[in-house]
Amino acid sequence: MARRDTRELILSTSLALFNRLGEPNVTTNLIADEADISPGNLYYHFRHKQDIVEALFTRFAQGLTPLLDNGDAAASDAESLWFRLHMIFELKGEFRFLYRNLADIGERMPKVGQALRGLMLRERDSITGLFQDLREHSVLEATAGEQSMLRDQLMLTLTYWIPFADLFDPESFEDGSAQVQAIARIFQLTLPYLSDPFRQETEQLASAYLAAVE
Amino acid sequence: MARRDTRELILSTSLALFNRLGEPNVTTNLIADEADISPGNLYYHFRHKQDIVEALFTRFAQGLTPLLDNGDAAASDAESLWFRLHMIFELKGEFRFLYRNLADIGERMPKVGQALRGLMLRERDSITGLFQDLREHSVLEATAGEQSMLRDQLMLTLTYWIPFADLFDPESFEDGSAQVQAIARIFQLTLPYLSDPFRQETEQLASAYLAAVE
DNA sequence: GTCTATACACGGATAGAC
DNA sequence: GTCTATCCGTGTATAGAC
Repeated sequence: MARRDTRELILSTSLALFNRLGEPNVTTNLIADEADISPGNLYYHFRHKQDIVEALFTRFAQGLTPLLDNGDAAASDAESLWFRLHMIFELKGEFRFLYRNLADIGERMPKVGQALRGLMLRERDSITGLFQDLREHSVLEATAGEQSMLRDQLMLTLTYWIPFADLFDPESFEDGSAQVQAIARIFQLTLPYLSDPFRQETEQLASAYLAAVE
Repeated sequence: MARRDTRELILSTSLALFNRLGEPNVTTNLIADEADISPGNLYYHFRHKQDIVEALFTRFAQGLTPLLDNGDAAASDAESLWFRLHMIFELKGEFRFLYRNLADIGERMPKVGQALRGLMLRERDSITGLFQDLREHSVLEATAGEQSMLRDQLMLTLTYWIPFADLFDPESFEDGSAQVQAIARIFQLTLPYLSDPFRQETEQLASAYLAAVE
């Protein structure tokens, strides 16, 4: 098998196992076994187990970063915001092992930990910027206190909705219902602070999607 | 040293280390070392490392269970609700290692995992009951959809606020500021759905406590 | 590039003296 | 009850043949 193919095979096998069993519970032997290659071969492609995690993390980060860009007028369109959130949660579902063991992965691999915290801070900034944009368009009406509460709750949902859903219903990621619920929750959360033409559009969007998965 | 004393010493040492480093990163040798006893002695008191975790979990569960009881008219008093939430978060902060590795601890020790999920479901029920109570007292005005959104957000906060805060500011548990912030967020979250005499009481309570820690 | 065999380290756990 | 010494299993990682 060509070099890139095996490397790719190792990565995809690892990702699947990490997501299913949790990264700390997946041994290099298991990965090799599942990928139908020898442990030695695995270590030919990745000198350390951590290298596999880092490679996967890099992909995740590269996928997420552009999604954190608020763009220009994207803010004032509920549908496109929904779409962007959908991409974000899709990606996070795909790499959910990272969120299952945030603290421990971050501690064992300082590089990844720092990058992860960096990503989270950028998410935070993105939310702050979005709020400001929405306020300038008179779409959002919230005091500073309300905004920081909303921001925190959004961060909590963006970070932990996936492990939370995983805890009770690991299946819900395959059909995407966990992701949709997360987004609907986020939209519902902001409803009381939206002004009225936009508010109704958002409300309908949220209940339509929610109805589809329940 | 008397039997109970050493046992107690092991438990308190373990708890401190688990909270600081994460349970998976704490070896029995480290516990023994930190407690100034021999590994053999540790294993005289606890035949398995898991027994230590289970003993600690039992304490946590016994502390939490009574706090999930809504009582009678406790609902309609913001101050006493605040107090109860404070007890809950205090306890959760004390045993925060459990929440840092929810999934993995639950998987490695099925008993604990099941009990933990059971506790979470009881929390959920408690919230549902509280909402109903508040609605009957005309304090809460929320549709079914809004209630389930609020319930989910509350659960998310109750479960993950602590590991979230731990990620960025591990110090914030000693002075209790992380806990206070969590409660303030919960109160702020429900504000738009409270009717007016109660609403203002809640708002003032939240901003007063928030001001104290920021 | 891939394999088999194995070294090495570490953590959980036990044996047996005191 | 407590100690020291040690076993054993497991997981990461390497050596060297093909």
